[in-house]
Amino acid sequence: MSEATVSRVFNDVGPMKEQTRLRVLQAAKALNYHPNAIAQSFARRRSGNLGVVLPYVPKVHIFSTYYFSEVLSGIGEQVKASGYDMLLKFRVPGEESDHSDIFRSQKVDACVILGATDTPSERAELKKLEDGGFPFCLINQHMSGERFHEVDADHEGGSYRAVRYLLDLGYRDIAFLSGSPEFSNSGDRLRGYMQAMREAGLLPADAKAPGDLPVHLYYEGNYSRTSGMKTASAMHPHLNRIEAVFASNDRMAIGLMQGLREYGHVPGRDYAIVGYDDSEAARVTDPPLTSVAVPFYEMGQLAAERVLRRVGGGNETDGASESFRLRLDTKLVVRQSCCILR
Amino acid sequence: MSEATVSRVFNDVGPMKEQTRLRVLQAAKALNYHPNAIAQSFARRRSGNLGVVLPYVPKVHIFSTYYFSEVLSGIGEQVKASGYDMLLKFRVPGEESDHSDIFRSQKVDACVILGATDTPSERAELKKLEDGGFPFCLINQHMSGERFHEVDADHEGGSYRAVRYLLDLGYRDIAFLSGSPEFSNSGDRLRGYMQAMREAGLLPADAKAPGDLPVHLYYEGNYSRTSGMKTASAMHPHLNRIEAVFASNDRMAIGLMQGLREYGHVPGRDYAIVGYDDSEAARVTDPPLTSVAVPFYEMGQLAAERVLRRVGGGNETDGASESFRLRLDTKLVVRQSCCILR
DNA sequence: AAAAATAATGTGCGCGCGTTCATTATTTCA
DNA sequence: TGAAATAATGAACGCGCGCACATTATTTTT
Repeated sequence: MSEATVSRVFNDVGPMKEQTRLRVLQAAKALNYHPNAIAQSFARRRSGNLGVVLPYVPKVHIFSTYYFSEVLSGIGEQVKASGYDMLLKFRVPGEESDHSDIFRSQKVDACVILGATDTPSERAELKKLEDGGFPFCLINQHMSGERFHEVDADHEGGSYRAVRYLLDLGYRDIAFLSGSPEFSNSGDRLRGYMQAMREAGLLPADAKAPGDLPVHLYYEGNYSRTSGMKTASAMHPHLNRIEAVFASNDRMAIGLMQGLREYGHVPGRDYAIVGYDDSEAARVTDPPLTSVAVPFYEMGQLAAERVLRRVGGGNETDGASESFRLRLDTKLVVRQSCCILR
Repeated sequence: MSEATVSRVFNDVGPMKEQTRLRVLQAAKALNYHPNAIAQSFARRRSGNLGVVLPYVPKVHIFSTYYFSEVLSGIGEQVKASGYDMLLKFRVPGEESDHSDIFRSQKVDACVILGATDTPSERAELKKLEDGGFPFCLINQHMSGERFHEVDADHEGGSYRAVRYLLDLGYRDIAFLSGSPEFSNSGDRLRGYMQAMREAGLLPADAKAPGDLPVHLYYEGNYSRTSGMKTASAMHPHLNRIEAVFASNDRMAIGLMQGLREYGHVPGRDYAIVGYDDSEAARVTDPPLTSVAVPFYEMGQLAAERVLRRVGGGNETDGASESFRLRLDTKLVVRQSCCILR
């Protein structure tokens, strides 16, 4: 019984006498032998880990945001199914080049990048990764002009439908609360909003930048509840000219509702509001928040699946034919935050 | 320039001519050399990973629960600070013995176990881990009789104070909605509840098991919102004899409120309710939910810190003197779900 | 200036596995 | 029954690093 035989038994390769197989297994149990995963990784030159790069989010506990937690759940599910482990990499504020490291150090075979931002340095980083042939996938972020693997959702369409919904309800003065502009999907939402407003004749046909909007209709937060709450004071003086608000996520919508309530403005009575994400919180606010549902969980699954598929074969012809960008549908979930009776 | 010198430069060990150091660094850059983390792990026989064992939770996306997401955030923070990486291990329904594997396979140097349950097989597993000298720490679960490292919170005290708060408000008929009994902290909450009720003379002095409670005061869910909602129908017939409810977590409290609302019972008007966890959701319900705050984030940090400290030296005398169980304080956060005016 | 002490670098081995190739046992076919 | 084909196993090497020890440069001391 040589060590090669043992290796073959545990990896189930090559022809093998059943009797030998059993003898090895039995001896392994008797000796309490367990293959050393590190040595395996070393010999195979493959770690068996999927890396997940998490952005640095100041103040907030990152797992506690609906978006990240759902995406991670989806990734986790897929990783489990593929027999991989999931290695979390927390980005630290200063460093830029940290994702290259986890690849070069071979600690992961592939990786999913969350919360990437469209800055020149990050684009450059990602390009280096691509040139190095490292399989990675962005979630919820599009880098225009690149052919990075990306899984995102149709935020433009989702926003368009949300605003159309408000318009169809008869509202005209609809304000938009944007999130941080460094994420491509913030721009998507803005575009959806503006298209709907243009189509309704509420904006000039050539309006496309935030600057083209009347100031009382455009607000900017950073996706945190606090930023939504702060927006209340900026919005307050204009409230007589605002009938409805479309907020770029539920957290900001909730913060805004809380903030405006302090000025005596009650959502669903004094103004209509639509959120985005369809998080759990949207179900329990007062009134329950109409919101745009995004299949974050599925996005995580898909991203993990697609990126892990590229690990094994790494077949180049296959990779080239495969579409590099997936965009999932969003859906408006109507609740009671918009039903002002007039 | 031998390879040993390179190793010394990258590990910053031994005396070293500054000039050589720079030459090595420069050459490394020129050759685009990066140390291979797997080979390092292999040679050092240390992975640099902290394992986190996640329970299998059917149906629910695990990261989306406040408890897990906060604990994970805390662990993540500490792991980052210690220069470790975080390896997530999802438990699969069938297998029992999976945590031993991640240790034996050497993929992690230490590990934090979430959602452990007090079953004979799991106790046995954990004992094996301890015998093997693997550093691990349980969070929010106490195994009585063992000296496992544990970080939990004073759920008994928290529950006691919550119920006392209701009693002080004048409520007498206070129902208890328990979570899954296989977690020690479910029992903790029950004990806190019963002690408060006994002290108020509302239960016999020898009442200690759920069976000793009047049936209309005891309900059992599984910490999910759905289970809270289902409880509503069981509670409904007894509502005339229930003034207040203490629920074992916010999710169940919220589900219960939603369920009871369908019977026309409005929380904060027709009955008082206190939740547990002080999750984000408690802030946005109608009415905002009074709840018991638990420092989950800090618990995660502490567990990671304590367990990683044991990796390096592994000093046995040190380990023996060190307390094996930490219990953090909880705090009642009063909101508006209990202010029935009479 | 030689000896001793110390600093700086090089040599060689082993960590535990997968893998290739050589070797031996077993079957098939003429 | 012997040769050829095939199945089953063993022997040896290398993955890339850390580390113990040997060796060589540089100081310090006498």
